[in-house]
Amino acid sequence: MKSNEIKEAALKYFTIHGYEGASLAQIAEEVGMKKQSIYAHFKGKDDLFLQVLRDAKETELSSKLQYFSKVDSNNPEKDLYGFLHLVIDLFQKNEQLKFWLRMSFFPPSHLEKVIEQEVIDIEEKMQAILESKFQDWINAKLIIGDAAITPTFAFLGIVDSILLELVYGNDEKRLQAKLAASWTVFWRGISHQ
Amino acid sequence: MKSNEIKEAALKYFTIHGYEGASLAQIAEEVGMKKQSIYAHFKGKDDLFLQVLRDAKETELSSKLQYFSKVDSNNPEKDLYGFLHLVIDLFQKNEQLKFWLRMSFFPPSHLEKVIEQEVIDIEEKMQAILESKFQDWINAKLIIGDAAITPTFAFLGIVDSILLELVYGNDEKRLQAKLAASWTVFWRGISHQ
DNA sequence: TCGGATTTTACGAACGTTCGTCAGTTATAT
DNA sequence: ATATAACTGACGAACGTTCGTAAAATCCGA
Repeated sequence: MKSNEIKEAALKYFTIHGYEGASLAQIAEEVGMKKQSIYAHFKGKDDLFLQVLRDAKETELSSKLQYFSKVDSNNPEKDLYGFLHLVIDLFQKNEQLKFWLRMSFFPPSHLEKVIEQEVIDIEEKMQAILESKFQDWINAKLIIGDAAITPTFAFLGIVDSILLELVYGNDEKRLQAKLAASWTVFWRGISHQ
Repeated sequence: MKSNEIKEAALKYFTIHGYEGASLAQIAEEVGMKKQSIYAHFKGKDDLFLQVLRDAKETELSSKLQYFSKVDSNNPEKDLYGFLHLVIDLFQKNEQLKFWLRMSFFPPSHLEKVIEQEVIDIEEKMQAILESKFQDWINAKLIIGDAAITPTFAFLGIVDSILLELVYGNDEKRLQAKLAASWTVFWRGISHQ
């Protein structure tokens, strides 16, 4: 399907150059066609962009949800640390998460509202599932008896910081070091000693 | 000075729309002039951008260095938590940090190398000063006896996650909650209990 | 299975606009 | 009078988009 090739190329250039910096001519050339031909598959630049955005959102959301659904979870240390590695894997093996990250934080301003809605949607779902997991672990006395929201937010913060390191992404050593450090301190901060 | 007005407007639009999305016409209009007049003050778009970038870098670096220089530091809890608030203040009361953040992570690609150099410069300086502070606190047994790099990276991670929350920035309540949560867990993770 | 009709895809040409930039000229201020 | 600053005008290039058209693929009744 040619539409998918176009979306792949679009994903690549939107990620590298942002919405305004990516041109349809560039995207079309990557697929081996002229920019006018894109209009046989998409209504315009916005339409192409939003389709790429929704694909990326779905990939991210389903990957994360799937991880937590197949984890049977009497081992928070393994589950949480594994999740961090999942995020790193997702980021490194497919462009979509990087694209998603860039657009969540610096959306093209004329699409700000639409994008914000999608971002909030993912965010709430992830927060809800994490909070419920933490509540279970707290009840089982596997971690410290905070309000569940505390480890949830702290953990989401670590995910964010890892993502930023990935975006910045020139130094695998540094990434591993930051991950190890954040995890060490975090785990010590929520577990019984 | 008109140059400064131009830089202020440029900062604003570069921050909102990115390098490619911000136009000289827009910037000039904000100052009440025609875009050609900008060339009486700057060599071109790149020159304007780089001057704004270096101003932003200097503001950020000097603010942070100044904070740690005037802290006499036998109270890591106060110093570190205060630093997080400094970052939040800096971010909220002046555009430069938001601009800096956007450009560190998603630079215009033809200026990627130049910008990366500036980013690394700041990063190394902050890491060095933090690491030395943490070493002092470890030696004074005010915090756990990790390798100093561990709390350093963990703390830098918290700074990053707070910055992301600020960029996303629609919800002051949520920001405060994330800050409180990250701080609680972090402090418990590096202090003796 | 065939052949004509219909839809899908790609293209050249061109549209109007905006982009950053440069040259030459006028106004302002020292 | 000299220098600085802002202007008008124009440049080539790129932008997203539209149109008409030609090829390619798909469909469908005979």
